[in-house]
Amino acid sequence: MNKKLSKKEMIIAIAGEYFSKYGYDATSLEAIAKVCDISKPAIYYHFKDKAALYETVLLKRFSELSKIIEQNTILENPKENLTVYIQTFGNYLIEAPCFSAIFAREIANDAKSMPDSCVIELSKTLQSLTSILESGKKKGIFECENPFMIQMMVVTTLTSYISTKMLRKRVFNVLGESDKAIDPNIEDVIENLSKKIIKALTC
Amino acid sequence: MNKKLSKKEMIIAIAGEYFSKYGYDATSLEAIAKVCDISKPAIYYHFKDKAALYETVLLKRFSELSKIIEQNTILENPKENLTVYIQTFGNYLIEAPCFSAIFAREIANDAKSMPDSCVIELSKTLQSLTSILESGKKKGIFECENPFMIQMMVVTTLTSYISTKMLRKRVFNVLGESDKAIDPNIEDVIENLSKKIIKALTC
DNA sequence: TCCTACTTACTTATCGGTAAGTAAGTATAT
DNA sequence: ATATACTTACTTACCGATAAGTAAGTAGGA
Repeated sequence: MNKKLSKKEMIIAIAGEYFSKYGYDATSLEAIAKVCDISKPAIYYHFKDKAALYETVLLKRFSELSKIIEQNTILENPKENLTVYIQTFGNYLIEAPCFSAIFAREIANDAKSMPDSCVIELSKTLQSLTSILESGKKKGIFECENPFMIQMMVVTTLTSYISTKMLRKRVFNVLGESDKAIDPNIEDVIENLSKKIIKALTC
Repeated sequence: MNKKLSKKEMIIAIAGEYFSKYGYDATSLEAIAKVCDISKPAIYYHFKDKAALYETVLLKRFSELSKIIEQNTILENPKENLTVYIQTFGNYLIEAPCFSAIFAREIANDAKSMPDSCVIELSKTLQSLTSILESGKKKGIFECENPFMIQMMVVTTLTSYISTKMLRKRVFNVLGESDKAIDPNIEDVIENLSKKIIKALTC
């Protein structure tokens, strides 16, 4: 682990946290600068504008994600491959919870702030999923499907679950249930989800 | 259909469109006022502040939703009842697309802008779902489940699908596919989703 | 006349972004 | 070895725009 990030790397890291916590609009560059212990215009030295900083933060994650998904979904067995797809996606979201929240926001916002570069990377992951589903269909294992919908089921279920810790607490409070007893950790949710998706898709 | 809404009702309707399109932060009361052909302070005559307007918009929908779900999920057969739950939820989101987008944003935002009154109504819908699942479990039809996760699967898949028309277009563009051919309408997505959920949950 | 439903004109606060300047380091010519 | 020219990585001070919200005044109906 690097004990010393460059200022630029630090801006990217802190910006990720802010965009994740508050969303694009409600994130103030002044606030990011303050945490980085620099002035706001110093951000403009490294990045053209707010949108460019956002793109840098986001593209880094989307590129990593599409790359590891492509590298991992290489199994012959479609069911196993689909499990790997969901697990890989899920584990990446756990490792990068900031990304998960930003991703969830972007989907809710019809990706209006998402630059084309990121849409291209996202499309690659959908392409990987589509290949898996088609391979399974050819082998008579999976039913004919709309890959985008399956992608949505996987991605939004996971990002939402990761992002809604407080909401779950509030809901369980209203229902008078102990949240500890009923609230599983996210690793379990991923495993549960992948089993359900496989079951739902199998002929 | 009422051909004449009161000014207050008109503010609520237009505010719903703006909150849905731009989110809470990026919605300007000035813009809402302009469309309603009144001045901005006229909004303050009817509502304490922006948050109160938002709560009014949101609570109206959440109350309606929890009410019709409670009214409709009264079947004996757990499978049929779960289908009704998903269909009712989905149809309401179709009828109120503004609400769907706001809902999606709130989930992505961990419901940080959602007032307690709305969380209570949301909890009622979760309670309905929990009853259905438990009834199915007792009858040996459904497997043991985490209702919140199932709720998330249903709600986020639908709200996201409804909200991401442009994103789908961009993704299909990147992949070089004709979006018309592959993009089903939302009614079909609801039916498809409910079948899949049933299949995934059945023992 | 007085309440309802506003309008006009304003304040305060915050944002993204820019202009201009500067300390510290580096490459190069002499 | 050192003076010169230049770059890197910032800072201070500020601008224009826009937002939420408010104080005070007013038209019109009961």
